[in-house]
Amino acid sequence: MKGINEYKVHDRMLIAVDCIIFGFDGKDLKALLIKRGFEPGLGKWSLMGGFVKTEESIDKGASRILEMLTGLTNIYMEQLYCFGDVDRDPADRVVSVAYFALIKLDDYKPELMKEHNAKWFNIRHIPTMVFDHKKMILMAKESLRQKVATHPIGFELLPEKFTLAQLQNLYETIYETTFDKRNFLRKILSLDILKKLNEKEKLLSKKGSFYYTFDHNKYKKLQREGLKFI
Amino acid sequence: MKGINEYKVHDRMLIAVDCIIFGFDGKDLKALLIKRGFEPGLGKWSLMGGFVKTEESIDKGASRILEMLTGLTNIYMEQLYCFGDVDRDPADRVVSVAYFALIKLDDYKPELMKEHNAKWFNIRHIPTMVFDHKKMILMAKESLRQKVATHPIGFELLPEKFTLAQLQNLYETIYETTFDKRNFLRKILSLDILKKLNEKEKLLSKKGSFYYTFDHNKYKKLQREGLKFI
DNA sequence: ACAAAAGTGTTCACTGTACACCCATGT
DNA sequence: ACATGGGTGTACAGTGAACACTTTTGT
Repeated sequence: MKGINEYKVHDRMLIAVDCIIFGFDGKDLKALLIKRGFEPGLGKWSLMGGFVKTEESIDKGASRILEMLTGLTNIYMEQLYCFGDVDRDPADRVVSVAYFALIKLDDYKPELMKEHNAKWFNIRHIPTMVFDHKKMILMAKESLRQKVATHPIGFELLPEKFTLAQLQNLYETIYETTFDKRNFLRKILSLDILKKLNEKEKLLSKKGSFYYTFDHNKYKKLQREGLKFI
Repeated sequence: MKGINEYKVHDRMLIAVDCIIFGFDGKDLKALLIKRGFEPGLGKWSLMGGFVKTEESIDKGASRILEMLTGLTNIYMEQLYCFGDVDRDPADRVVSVAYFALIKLDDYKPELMKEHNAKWFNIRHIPTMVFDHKKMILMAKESLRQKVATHPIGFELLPEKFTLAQLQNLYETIYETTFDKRNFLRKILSLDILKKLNEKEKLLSKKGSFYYTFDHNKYKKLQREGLKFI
């Protein structure tokens, strides 16, 4: 029978993490891409990524890389898929575990954008990308749709205070469709996770629209249990 | 700017594949486990697994390992999740990509069962397992539920010809619930993927119940598009 | 004749969807 | 006064869920 040294004869590979970072500017769903600064693929658009270290878990690696590149911690992040084709990176055998993250777009500072050659791209107009990164983005987009239909994670993309119109806009953008205002409102309110604030946003209309925020406790409960959202 | 040698300084790890193999015996949903033949974890129950080679994709590795251990090819198989905790395998840093597979239980031969020290376990009574394999099984079970609700993959677990009672049994087992016979039938038939055969299974009842099979074309279409099944 | 599983329809509640007008306010 | 986006209710159709009796046939 094989012993512990059995492990020694097997191949070792590089493990990378690539992050699909979604943001929402009130109108469009966007992904944060960087211009790759080294070969292979120098100068091409790329997801933010990096290699996992032996002494850290992949989840931890993903958080580290996200923080390193965005300065953000405590971000909603979820493993998407493990991409393991042999030639996905021409330079070496690299297995990449893709994660998608949802951030409040305003949290990402212009300084960091410059420093990393980063740019927000409308999710509907993603440029040519290095390796299989475009495939990752498409899969992430689909996965986001699925997840958002059953879990109240959409709020991760919105500022703390938001109007109902912004919320509806977000969902319409994610699903590339439109919803009836009244039906959408009824559905959202029936979840009982929104709190109406005594404060109005007055930029877009004369009348002003109330800000809402969400109830963290109920929100977490729903996040665990799932629901039928859309 | 970093060059291609940038890759060289990063850590390399072992990549394993572990397979959660589901089967259905007409009454219970089962998982195929093996008794581990080497350290670490010698003698403990384990998923079927193995290491991925540099010259094969992870998907290919999963197929290879499944075939090696079961003799089966052309199996429905899907990537579940990538498990990357540092200490999940005490012997070395091993990243494991878990896949779940659905097989027709009768296809798995008794000879192979012996050869690999394999045994079918009721999914509701999984024994203590090596490493994080139990977590994998639980996740796979949940994932199967999700998938089966929106894709017609349940048939992968049934023989070519099956009765409506068997089909309903399968779904009841997966969801650990019961369905009303008439409502279930109506739903299934409305999908329009079943073909009624002119043949009865006569073992369970005097009257006998018709065998059904499924329409491969419509089935594939639904598999791609998804549906609301349960 | 009877036991045992197969097969078959209808009713009701609920959920989702379609749809249009008044309100508040800044200019 | 009017233009702009904000806010609100109702009616109808479709879907999902509950529910029980007849049929077939081997023993």
